[in-house]
This record gives sequence, C-alpha cells and structure tokens, in this order.
Amino acid sequence: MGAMVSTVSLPKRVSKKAERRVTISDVASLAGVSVATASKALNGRHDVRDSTRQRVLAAAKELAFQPNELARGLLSGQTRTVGLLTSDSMGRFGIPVLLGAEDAFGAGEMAVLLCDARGDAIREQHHLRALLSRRVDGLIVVGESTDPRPSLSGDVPVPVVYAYGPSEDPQDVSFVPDDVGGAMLAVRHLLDMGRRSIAHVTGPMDYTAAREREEGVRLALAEAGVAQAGRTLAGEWSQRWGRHAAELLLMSTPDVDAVFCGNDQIAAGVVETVRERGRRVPGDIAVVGYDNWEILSTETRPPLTTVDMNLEVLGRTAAQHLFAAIGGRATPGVHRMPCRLVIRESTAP
Amino acid sequence: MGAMVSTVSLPKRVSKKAERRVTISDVASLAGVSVATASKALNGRHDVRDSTRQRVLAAAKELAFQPNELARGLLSGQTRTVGLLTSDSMGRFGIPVLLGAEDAFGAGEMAVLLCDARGDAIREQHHLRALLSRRVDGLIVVGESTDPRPSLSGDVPVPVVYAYGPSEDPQDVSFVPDDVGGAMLAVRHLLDMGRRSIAHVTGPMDYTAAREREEGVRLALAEAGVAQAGRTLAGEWSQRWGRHAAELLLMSTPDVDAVFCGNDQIAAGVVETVRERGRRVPGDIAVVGYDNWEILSTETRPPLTTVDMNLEVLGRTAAQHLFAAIGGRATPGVHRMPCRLVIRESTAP
DNA sequence: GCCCCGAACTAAAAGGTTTTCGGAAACGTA
DNA sequence: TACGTTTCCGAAAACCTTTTAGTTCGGGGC
Repeated sequence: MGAMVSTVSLPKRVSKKAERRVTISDVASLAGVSVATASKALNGRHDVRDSTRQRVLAAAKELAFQPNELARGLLSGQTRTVGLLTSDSMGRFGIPVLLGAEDAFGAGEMAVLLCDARGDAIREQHHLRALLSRRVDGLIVVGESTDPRPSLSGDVPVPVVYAYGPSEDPQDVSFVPDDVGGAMLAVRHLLDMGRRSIAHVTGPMDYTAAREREEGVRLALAEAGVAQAGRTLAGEWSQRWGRHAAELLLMSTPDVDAVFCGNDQIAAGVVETVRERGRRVPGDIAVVGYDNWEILSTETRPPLTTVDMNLEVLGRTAAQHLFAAIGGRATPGVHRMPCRLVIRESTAP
Repeated sequence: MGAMVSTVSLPKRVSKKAERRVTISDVASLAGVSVATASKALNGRHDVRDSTRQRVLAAAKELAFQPNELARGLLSGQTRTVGLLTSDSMGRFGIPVLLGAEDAFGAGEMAVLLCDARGDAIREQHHLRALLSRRVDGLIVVGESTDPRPSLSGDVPVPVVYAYGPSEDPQDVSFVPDDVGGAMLAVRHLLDMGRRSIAHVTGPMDYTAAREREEGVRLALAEAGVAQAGRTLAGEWSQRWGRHAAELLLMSTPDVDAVFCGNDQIAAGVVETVRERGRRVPGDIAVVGYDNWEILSTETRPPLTTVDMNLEVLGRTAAQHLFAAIGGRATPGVHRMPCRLVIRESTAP
C-alpha cells in the first residue's frame, strides 16, 4: 500500500484510562437479567415486564451504557453511516451541500464520513475502498463543478447520489442547480426593471455552468423579444476578468444598461470598473451576479442582486433522496433544483 | 419531508442488487483453505506457505474481497476512525482545519466522521454520543473562535485534541494560532516599511482574538519605542465597520500612515474608504489585514498584505498529535502555532 | 389431573474477522 | 524405531449486539 502510507502504523491504543467500555452484559448483570432481556428492554420491545425494564434502564443509566454501533452494524448490515465524497477540496460549493446533507442526516441519527479526493481519481478510488470497507449505507458524491462526472454506480454495492455535479449516467440519481432557470430569473428581473440593453459576462465556456447560464440568457431575451447587448464575454471566474470585461463592454457597447454576470466575483469586478468609469450602479447600469457568495454580494457597494443556487437545500434534498434510495425507493435521473433570485440594490429602479 | 426528525425511520435496506457482500470465508473456500489461514495470508503473517498465500491472494483479488472494518474494529477495539466535531457550521475557520486534518489522516488510512453542532451544546452532546457509540479512536474539536471552550475530556473515553479554539483545561491538548505573534509580525513589518503613525482597527474586544492581536500591537510598538496612532478602534468583524472606522480615523488622526486591521474584511473596508477620501494605498497609508481570506486579500485593490494563521498546518498538526495521543503519547498544553505574514501591495514602500 | 396458553425470560446463534492454541505432517537425530 | 523440532494449517474463541427459538411458570379451562 504505497510508501507514504505504510509508515503510519497504527498505535496499539495505550490510553492511560484503559477502562474497558461498558457492554450490554454489564448492564444485564447489574440489573440481574440476561443480555437478551436487557437488549429488549433497551430497545423498547414489548415482551418484557415493566418493572424489569425499569431496572435495566436504571442500570444502563448508572453505567452510562452506550451500545456498540459496530456490533449492531455487523449484525444488521446497516451502519447508519453514509460517505460523502468530494473532489473539490470542499471549496465554495461543496460546503453548503455538505451542510445541507449533514443537516438532513444529523436529524435522523445518521453520521457522515467525509472524504476529499482533491480532484485525484486515484485518491478517490482509495477513499471509495475505505468507505466501502467501513460498510457505509450509501454515498453522496459532490462534484467540483456542474460538469458531469463518470458514474461510480457500477463499482459500488450501495446507493449513490450525485450532488452539484451530476453523473454521466442518466440512470443515476443526480441533483444539480437549474442554471438555465437561474439565469432566466436574472434576465427577466432586469427586463422587469425596464432594462433593454443587457450584456452577459461569464466564465470559461468549457464549463457547463457557463453554457447553461448563457442558454438561460438567450431564452429569457428571446421570450421578451429583446436582443442581447453585444456578444457574451467569456473569460475566467474572477474579479479581475470582471473588471477587464467591463472595460471592453463600455467601449464596444456604450449604451449598455444592464450586465448579467456568470458569478459574483465577475459582478464585483464589473461594478467596480463601471463606477470608476463614472457610470452609476444601478442608476446607469444594473448588475446581477450569480452564486450569492455573501462576502461579495452583500459587502460590495451597492450590494449585489444575485442568483442563489440554494445549495444547502440541494444538499439536504440529495441526502433525503439517498435515504430513500437506501430504502429501495430510488429516484433516477438528473433533478434540476430551482434557483432563487436575491434582489439587492444593484438592480434597484 | 414531514416533521423532520421523527419521521426518518431507517429503511430496511432493500437495495435491488442484493448480492451478499463477499467475506473472508468466500475467499477461503475458493482458495481451498480455512478462514484462519486466509486471514493470515491476507495480513502478511509469516506462518503460511508462500504458495498458499499466493492462492489466497488470487482468490481475494478475483472476488474483490474487502475486509469488513466493522468486524475488524469490533475485535481489535480500533476503528481507524476519528470524529471531527465543529461548532461553527464549518465556517471560515473550520474548513482549513478540517482539510489539514483530513490530509493528515487520509494518508494513514484513517477516516473522518464529521459532525457539526452549529454552536448548540445539546446538539454537541448528541453528536458526541453518536461518535462514541461508533467507537471513534479519537476526537478533534474545532472551535468557532479562539476563545477557550469547556473541556470534553472528562466525559470521553478517547483522546481529544482541540483545534483553533482551545480547551479551558490546560491539561488538554490544544492547538491555537499565535495571534500575539501574528500581530507583531504585521506591526514590525509596518515599522520596517518606515511607518511611524500606526493605527489599529479591530473587532469586538470580547473576542480573545481581538485582545491578543491588540496585545501584539502593543508589544511590537513598545519594542520599537513608537506610540500607537490613536486608540484601538474596536467594532465588528465587518467591512462596514472597516469603512466607518476609517472615517473616524481620518478625522481624529489625519497624519496616520498605516492601519493594522483585525481581519481582512475590516481591512477591505478601510482600504476602500481611505481611497475614496483621496489618500493613496499604500502611498499615503499602508494597510495590513488578518486571516488571508483569499477572496478578499487578493482581489482588493491593491491586494492586501495580511497575516495568515496557517490553519491548514494547524489542522494537520492537531491530527498528528491526536494520532500520537491515541498511541498514548499525548502532549498536553496549549500549543501556539506561528502565523505567517503574506506581503502584498497594500504595504509596498 | 391434564393440557394449553400466554407472559416473561434465557440460551444460543449469527454477523465477519483475528488470534491463540493445538494438531498434523515432514524431517532430522539418536 | 522413538523422539524432538519445525512448518504449516485449522478449530475455536473472542469481540458485542440482536433475534430466534425455546424454557419456565403460573393460571385457566376441561
């Protein structure tokens, strides 16, 4: 198992407080019953006399008994544990999904085993093995972008749900933000505000996210019969690019009165440059971002109207559906979760 | 999904692909040996003939055998799993610590069970019980701030290491950033750049972080025999407060030539206002932030010189020491991890 | 008195692995 | 041949819990 790994040999558990953990048979003998009865008493089975149950419960409490989930899982085949496999170093997008999942599971006594593959397929394989040998009941795979990723389902004997980045296999269960819809929300809002010369600045076009958001722009403009102001400007997902793109835009299309940006960083850059060039936001030019990255969207001046992908809801939903899939009620397909427009001052009338 | 908690009953595991998982006895019978021999062959014990071992290994490979960690853990008392208990919804500071820990453990075949208590003590107890009943080998507790938190060690039969926020009990093992030292780095740097009228704007003084950073300022100025420009301005940890504080500062102390800020958000606000008031950064006023929150520190103009707490290193170190503690080699005390000054344009000469 | 029944409880098995100990075979030595 | 030694392998116990299949006991019906 590789050089670096083998050096880390597991220490022999020499905790100074070497008290043996209390087991159900300790509880049973303290209560003066058999382990079977103790088990039934603790699990609320009804074929145990009430006085006996009280004795067992009291004994368990006195000893601070906690059932060993390992033994329980070994028997039942369920560990009440799911693996969460992420590829993007838990960056910007992984976190809310994780939180949502943790939230959904935490309520139901599930635990989350976290693995970060850092975008390395070998590491992913490695983590996958570790998770499976720990007998997780299911897996959530969080993509690093909304681009589809290879399916895992062939190799894996437990249900898998993909969040944020869908699986390439449409038979799998995937949850992704509806970026087309999100962009449409943004553009329709700009149209509602009376803007008619709407430009689009976004990230690299090899991102599914960029392409889908552009598609949303196209659709929303088409349904209103309005032409896009200039061509879509595709660059990087950075504030720097936002600044640069704004320069280009102000030169090529001086009469622009709104810019829809592919993310909040770009939007922040656009706002900055627009203001430096003497145009007011939103007075002369309205700006909409994407992601609702609060540190940017609320702290810029003016605060940004932006599209929120509801990632925490997405994560929670994915977790709930994983739960359903574990129960045999899988819901195959790529589910597009609606986005939400957060209106702030950058698009005020 | 209904009334949240109680509706979530564990489904009976009805996975359609109901193939029984392959066990070591499958491997043994395929190889024509006993399970004992198979186990020894797989674990590299030396009392098994080489030809036999080859047969077993081949069988294991053919069946894609993966040992059941539950059974193994039940027997050995070790699960190769640690719990990571965080209180701050994995916010700004939890993530890098988590990453560092995951990194350190991942290499050694350890898995991380993640729990987020959302700052709720009851939820924390709940998660703690869940982790212990899963028989984690140890625990990392990530604080939501550098303020000390109540010790867990009394209630818990496994080693605990505290990261970012230390335990109140000095006998516990804690790793915290050396904020005094970090602030000193920043102020010394400003002095080196020739600044002599240095102000300090920071967050609420009921934060240990704010107090320690201020202490660092005091020490660094004292060792150079320079007086602080005005009193420390304590407000919130926000960009908004940074802007407001900068206004106050420019009024009360017009000759200020440097501002050390308690975090990057404040620094971003200060920079913004300083520039709007017609002073140049760094020409007239140098600004230093804290945290090295990249989205802010690299994207502001000019990019911010800032103190990086090396949280990922801190997390990794904490994990390594937890590992040591599991092996009985604990290192009690509050360990202060050095910070690092990241020099960017906001303090250029 | 006999049988059946239900209530309350227990012994034992099962789950998958590792480890200990004993057994068997092969071989060398007296 | 008898005995000791080495090498290899297997049976069984152990880990902890839940579940199944009894077992015991008392009472009710005949």
